[in-house]
Amino acid sequence: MIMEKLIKNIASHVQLTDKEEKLLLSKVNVKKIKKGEYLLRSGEICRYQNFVLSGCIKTFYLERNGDQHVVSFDVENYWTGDLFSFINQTPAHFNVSCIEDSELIQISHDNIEILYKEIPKLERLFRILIQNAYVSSQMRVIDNIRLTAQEKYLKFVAKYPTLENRVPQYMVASYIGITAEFLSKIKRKILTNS
Amino acid sequence: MIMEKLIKNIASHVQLTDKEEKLLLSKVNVKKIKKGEYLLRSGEICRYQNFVLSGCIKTFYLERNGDQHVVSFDVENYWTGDLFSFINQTPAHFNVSCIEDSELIQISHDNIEILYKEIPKLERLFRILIQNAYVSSQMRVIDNIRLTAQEKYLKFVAKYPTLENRVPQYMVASYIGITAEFLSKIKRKILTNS
DNA sequence: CGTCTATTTGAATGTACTCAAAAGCGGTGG
DNA sequence: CCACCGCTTTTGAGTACATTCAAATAGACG
Repeated sequence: MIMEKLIKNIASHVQLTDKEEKLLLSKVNVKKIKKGEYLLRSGEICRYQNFVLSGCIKTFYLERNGDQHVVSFDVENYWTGDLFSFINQTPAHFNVSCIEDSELIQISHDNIEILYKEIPKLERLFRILIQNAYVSSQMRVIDNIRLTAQEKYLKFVAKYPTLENRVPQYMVASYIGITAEFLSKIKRKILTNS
Repeated sequence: MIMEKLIKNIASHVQLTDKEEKLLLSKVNVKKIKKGEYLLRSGEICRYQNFVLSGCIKTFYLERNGDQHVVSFDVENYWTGDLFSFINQTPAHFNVSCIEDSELIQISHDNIEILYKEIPKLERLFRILIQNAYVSSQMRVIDNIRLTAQEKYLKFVAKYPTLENRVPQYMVASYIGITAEFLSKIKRKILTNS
């Protein structure tokens, strides 16, 4: 059944009773979204937290001049959305758009508050999820500072081996914080030197 | 009383009953630490989560060649420690040391698990704290990519106006990810051009 | 097949780094 | 109170890594 992945993902962090599981499932809904469509634009309020069943979602910061900086790529089994906007129901800083046809499970802000009350364990679940995200983000800060562009690229490929072939290169470049042209040169250099 | 700051900090996020407050206070202890001393070295397991009452603590990543990359400066009212190591009781990636004589409130890993059980609201508290930390970390990733060194410096000063005069410049440089020499040049440029 | 977008390439440029040396600054002891 | 020591900050010259811009090439999709 379609909720299987969500249940399994949750079960790896906290144990829910059957009753709790049912309650949870009664408070979520499935959404399909096509490549190119937006889940959220900066300035809007993020109404849903999304669990990715399939496809790929990118979260990015948009500069006034149109430049994009990719914050994250979220694929199967990842959560996505502008967390700060979602929690505080304030205007989002980030944009969230769909780079492959995708299928999501959504939890609305209202429902998540209800769920937190009814199932305190979910508070723990989200603490753990955010904790993990926080720790990688901290590491990303440090890596951005200490690694060269080539090292960042190699680390990206090592960490997300499948993404490399799913995501256009200029987006990968944006994620690691270099220009698309320079990434192209890096790849050539890696190929010729090895 | 010495715990006042902690209680106040917590109260701004969740409401504790008197009984819960007492329980919490019975599970923490105060620690004084002198400038230059370490709270944690990478490879060790982080036993405590620390709330800073006074002083200043830095968390940093140490390279094999001895280079340091400052992850955070934590002053009064901040929490500090290697979160991932603390949560999972695994070897730490970061070092935590004291850059001013400081006073901390510590919660041990064992005690925090007890506290989570007894006072589920604390789960919420830490979720919120980590959430906030995560959101700033995400923004820091983006800012590191999109801003020039000078912009990063100005943003640092705007965000932490008091730190500028408490922390040696080479550590500020490390935090924003540039060399101490270059930060010196930036400051001169700012002074002469304005 | 043609159009639109993504990638590659090269030349010129710029931002930030490295290295080495000098200057500044705070503390300590004679 | 001065002199010296260690550490931090400043300065400059040379260099390197990555960007910008423009043009050519390759790929994807209707």
